[in-house]
Amino acid sequence: MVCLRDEDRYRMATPRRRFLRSALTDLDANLRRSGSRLFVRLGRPQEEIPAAALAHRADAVYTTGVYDTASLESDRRIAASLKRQGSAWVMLKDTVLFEGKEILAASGMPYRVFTPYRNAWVQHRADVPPPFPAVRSIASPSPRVGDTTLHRVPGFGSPCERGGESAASRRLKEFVRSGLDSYSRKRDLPGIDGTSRLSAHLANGTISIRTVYHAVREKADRAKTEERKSIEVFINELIWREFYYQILANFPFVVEGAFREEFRRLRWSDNEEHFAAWREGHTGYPIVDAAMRQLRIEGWMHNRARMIVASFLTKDLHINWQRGERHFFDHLIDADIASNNGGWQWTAGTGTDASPWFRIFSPVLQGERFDPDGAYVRRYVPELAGLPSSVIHKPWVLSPGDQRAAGFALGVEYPERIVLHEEERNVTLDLYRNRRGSSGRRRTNPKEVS
DNA sequence: TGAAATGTTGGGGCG
DNA sequence: ACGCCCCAACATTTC
Repeated sequence: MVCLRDEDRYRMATPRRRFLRSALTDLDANLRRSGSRLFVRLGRPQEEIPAAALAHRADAVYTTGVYDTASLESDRRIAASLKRQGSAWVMLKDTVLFEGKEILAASGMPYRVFTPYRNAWVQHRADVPPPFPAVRSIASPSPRVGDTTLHRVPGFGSPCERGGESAASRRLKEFVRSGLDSYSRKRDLPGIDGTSRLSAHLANGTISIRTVYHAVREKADRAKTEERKSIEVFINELIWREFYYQILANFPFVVEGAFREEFRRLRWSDNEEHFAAWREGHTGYPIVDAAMRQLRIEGWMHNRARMIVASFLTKDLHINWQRGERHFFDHLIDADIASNNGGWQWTAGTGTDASPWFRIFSPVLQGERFDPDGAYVRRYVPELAGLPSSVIHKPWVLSPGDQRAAGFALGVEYPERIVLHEEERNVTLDLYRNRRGSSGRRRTNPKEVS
């Protein structure tokens, strides 16, 4: 049984809808192999799930943990209704390996900084719970009033082959077999397929974090030092995920705004042309445009690219990071409240780090460092494919003659830069420095005083 | 898991 | 041989 809300379904961008649909299609197929099938209900979970449980006389409803306020409230209502009806509500810990209150500082307070959290997390390594056992048998109920089937649900688009539990298992096997060893070397290069590509499966519930963790750990035990390093780096990324879930659980207000109070009143730009150029991938900065086009086309973006475009939106266009967070959430097939919010706050400098608001990525340097041969740009910005690697991240340095020779013209096939990074960088420094507004106390340089 | 500005060092060219 | 300058390379500070 799956319950779908129209508001979610229609807000999702096409790749995300298709990924979800293929996950459900695969689930239906797997159920049918066991003589059962998937039923769908359309509406609000608070009403539909108790109604379905009643109609099917369910002994219990199983779910996995949620940690944002809205979902917690929804689950609380469902659990109350089920209790009245005499059904059990069973929450399985499968969204994370450790929940918010399981790893705390010696003071009893939750961690707010990643590194101490990671150190504590590693101390708990032996207590990571094992994967859940497979379901042994499954009932084959007949439909009740309100039940429908997947193919009768409109607005889903066609399925894509990447989604689903079967694809997730294959992907994990393949990654552990051939991708994991080189993960630390390749994971930061967006032009290379060097990441696990498991995030969408984790976010859509088509693979368990427990399964991923233990598959990877198991390989570490028999790996050479070089490979073990790679596995450590991968597990570190899983711990980032755990960290942001822990932040969400303990500080649920982060979904409403900045973690740090002093950054809640920043004055952001409302330049809609800039926001549209960012969304469509027409900013004139090749690495930014490549990334935003990848998101549109695939519903996925390489993590390094996510940091670059997030820095560009907030630090070069001065647009509220929450608008970017929303855009990502609607488009990403791996949309995940905790990681998405944590990542945006990290880049915007409003999050848990000490004071990184001056962390401003240069789109040119990031491109040259992490896409040195321009493969990523060439793939998603084909109008620049003819440029030599030395200038592909800064096409504006080419003279009009050289542009013609490379088969494009700035301002015609590919846009001029919508802003100048060097200038906007200084604007951002001022914006964040004066974050308390004109009423705030100006900080004086001690050297100037003495 | 920045980047730029500023400071320091050390080697080579040269008078 | 020596000091001076230049500057690349590296380190530190600042935003």
